Amino acid sequence: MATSESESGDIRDTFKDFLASKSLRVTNQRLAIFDAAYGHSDHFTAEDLLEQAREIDSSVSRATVYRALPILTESGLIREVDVGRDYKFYMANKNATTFQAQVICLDCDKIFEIDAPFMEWYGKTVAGKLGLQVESQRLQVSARCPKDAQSPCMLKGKSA
Amino acid sequence: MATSESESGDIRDTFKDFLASKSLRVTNQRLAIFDAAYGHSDHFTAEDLLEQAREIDSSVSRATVYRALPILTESGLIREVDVGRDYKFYMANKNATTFQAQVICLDCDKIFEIDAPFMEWYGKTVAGKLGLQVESQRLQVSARCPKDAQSPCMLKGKSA
DNA sequence: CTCGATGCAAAATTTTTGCAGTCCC
DNA sequence: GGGACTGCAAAAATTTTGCATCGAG
Repeated sequence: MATSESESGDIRDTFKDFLASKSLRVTNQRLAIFDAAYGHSDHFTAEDLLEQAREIDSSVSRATVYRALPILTESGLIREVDVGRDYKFYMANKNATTFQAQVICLDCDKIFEIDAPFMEWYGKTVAGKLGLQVESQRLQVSARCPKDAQSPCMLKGKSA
Repeated sequence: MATSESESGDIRDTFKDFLASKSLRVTNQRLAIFDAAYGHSDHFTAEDLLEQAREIDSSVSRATVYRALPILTESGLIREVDVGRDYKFYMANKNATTFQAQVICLDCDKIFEIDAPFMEWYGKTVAGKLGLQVESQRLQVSARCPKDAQSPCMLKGKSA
């Protein structure tokens, strides 16, 4: 149904395989939600996802989106990004190789993902000292555009 | 009303001074909420705070707690700790000198604050590279107790 | 055919807000 | 005494859940 089947076809198969491996059923709604998630190149909310999934399959309900999100997260195909707002953000895990930190601009209200590969090392170091096993890490920097700058938030996917 | 007036009396005055400086009124409810916050040595939720504040002044309402929390946070006397659960945690800022990271144990469901002074340097460095002004930072590590350890979560206020 | 999955709507949960009365300054 | 503050309860807003029905395997 999508414009280009081949673009994300193999990743879609990965999702199907994951569902099969967990004895979960491959339904049209789950595929629509998956396609909607991978149609986004940025962060999105559960409500965003519902809206986009409904454009693919109008029968998708809010409950199904909320029930699909943990599955997609557990599969590693999407990532949960909680920056402390009322609602959570999600994003497709298209090229997730290194640890990502979030820079949240309080002026632009946007969230930028930046590579922070050193965090991997840091997490292991701290974990080793405390005798704990790291499960996950979050590094978030809230910042403001310089008021005198001509173009706010000129940062993109830069690495730190 | 408290057991030891002298223990936190001076900090209480700091709170009163802050209220005065902002042209906010010093009410019994606000003082009760403040005392309740500083009676805790650990993290607490808004609901916890309401309960404890009511033991000091039974007239304190939930709405007033929620209205006081931003004031206390802005004053720097308490700190907001959002670890991605439904509700937020807070804690009295008794000895806040360096940056604090949170280690959340997924087994014990507890939150530990550890000093992470290097983060201050890191934040400034990244901010400088991107031309942004850092407002605040969050570093959170989710971890698990080693299953074969005899006593889980033996970490305390250790420094990293 | 069987049981997991879905949609709908109501519930749950945390936080916010409108309003009339209260009390600090 | 005036206006900020408060309590109460209803409202908001996001996420969860119960139940009858639907459909994947």
